[in-house]
Amino acid sequence: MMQDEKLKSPHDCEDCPIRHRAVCARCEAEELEQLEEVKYYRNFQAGQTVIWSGDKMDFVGSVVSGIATLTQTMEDGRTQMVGLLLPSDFVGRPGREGSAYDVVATTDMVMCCFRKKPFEQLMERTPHIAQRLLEMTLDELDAAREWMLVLGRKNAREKIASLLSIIARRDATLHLRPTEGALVFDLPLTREAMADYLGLTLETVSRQISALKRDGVILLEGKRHVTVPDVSRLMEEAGDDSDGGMFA
Amino acid sequence: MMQDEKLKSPHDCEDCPIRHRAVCARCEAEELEQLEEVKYYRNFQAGQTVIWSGDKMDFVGSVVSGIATLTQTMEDGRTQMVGLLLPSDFVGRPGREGSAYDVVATTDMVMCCFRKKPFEQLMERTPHIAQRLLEMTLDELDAAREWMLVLGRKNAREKIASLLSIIARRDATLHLRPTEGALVFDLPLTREAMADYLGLTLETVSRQISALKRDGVILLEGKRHVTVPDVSRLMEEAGDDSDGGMFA
DNA sequence: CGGGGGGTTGATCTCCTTCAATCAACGTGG
DNA sequence: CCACGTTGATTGAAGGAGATCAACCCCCCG
Repeated sequence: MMQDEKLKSPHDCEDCPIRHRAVCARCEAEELEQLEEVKYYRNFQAGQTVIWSGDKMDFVGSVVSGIATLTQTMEDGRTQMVGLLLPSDFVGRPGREGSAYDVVATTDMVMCCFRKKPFEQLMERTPHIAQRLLEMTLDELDAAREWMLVLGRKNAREKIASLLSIIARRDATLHLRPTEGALVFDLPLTREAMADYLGLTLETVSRQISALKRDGVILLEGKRHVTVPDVSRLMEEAGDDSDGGMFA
Repeated sequence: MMQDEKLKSPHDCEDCPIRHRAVCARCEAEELEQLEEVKYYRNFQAGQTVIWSGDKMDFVGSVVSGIATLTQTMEDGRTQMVGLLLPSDFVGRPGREGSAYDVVATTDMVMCCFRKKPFEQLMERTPHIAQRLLEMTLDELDAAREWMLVLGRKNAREKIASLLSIIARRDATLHLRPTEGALVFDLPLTREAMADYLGLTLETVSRQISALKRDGVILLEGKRHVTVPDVSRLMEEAGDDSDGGMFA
């Protein structure tokens, strides 16, 4: 918890770690300057809620580092995670007042925020932002649909394997490591959060992780540190094409 | 086999039934003219496949009338519907070669197609198209996420009620009828297609529909014609907020 | 030391799948 | 016109995957 409470001194966009992937990826120097005028950084601690469902949002922004979740809740308390926000992902919806979901930081997190109104105006003037946002939204839509297949048609073991393989691959691309052979990463989610993502109970998640460990598909050190000796084996367990033809 | 006739231009855009909701909704007269130059109509019969997953797409377009489905398939044959395309919905993804899903017409259907390359170029020049497409994509993303909650956390009865309420509401808005009190509509899907949408088997779908009928939540004439005497009752059964606060 | 959050494991129950029989509507050819 | 096959739908019986309820462990921290 004892983190530097001061906001990280604002980066220059120039050497921002997500410069080439975020909503500003296509902006020219001059457009960046306009963005910088309405931009500010916010830090969140692990577990902290960024926005409550239904709340009015006065900003949008990008995840710079750390991880957040998008969650939907029914009146009786059942919850379903509908999105996992990793660095460079966009938060918020231009053209709508309130948030439709709870946004929660699951690790310490830094966000690059833009005041909403000016950002929306900026979007109308600079097509580069709108174009990039469209591209990112289409990618998110694809991801959501891929997840619909997981939720609707995969069994518990396949669901766990699917989640692990997604995290492993995104982690690998983030650190610019090859996505073949062995992979090592830390789970950014508790068992309960995984259950919320997969439409399972945390007990089932725990059992299936144990089973995958027992069968040698994964190795565990502690509860969170995962080694995948053979990625294609994991993909098979996920029910996906083993030759990993992800040409996204 | 089937002749998919390319019709010239049955409609003028002016009196197109989806003029105010489709991707062209915000276009000025002059922009419409440019669109008309790359546009053509295609008819599909019920059951006909519009595009196969992985196929190269040389067009994008809008559903003018009829209904289509987006479906994903695993190697072992399990399928999950990931989208329901109603009139005014957009088909295809600018900036990507192939289709990620099977697109199938479930009723006779008319599409307003645009040749993909010129459409993409047009998009760069006319922000009105890109803006509208962004808006529609964000709506679809919301719908996909709502569906993730259905797939992940609702039981069979709630799933059926959710599907019926979605179809009922979209049908009502399409015909500009009030979405309160009683609603009457025809199911555009077979029991099997509903099962594919809901992540269930067709037997479970059949049983739950019978149960909802037995309990007076819906009335059936034949297999397809549905009357919902009390929409808020249906919403309750779906596990949704009964006061239907859909302020979308 | 106690307490609490996160995790694992066991026993039981239940909702949905699976397998299978039956039915109604429809078209087709003898 | 009727036997036949086909397609979509309903219903029943049996079995299983995952939920539920509950005990217990581990580790960190005040």
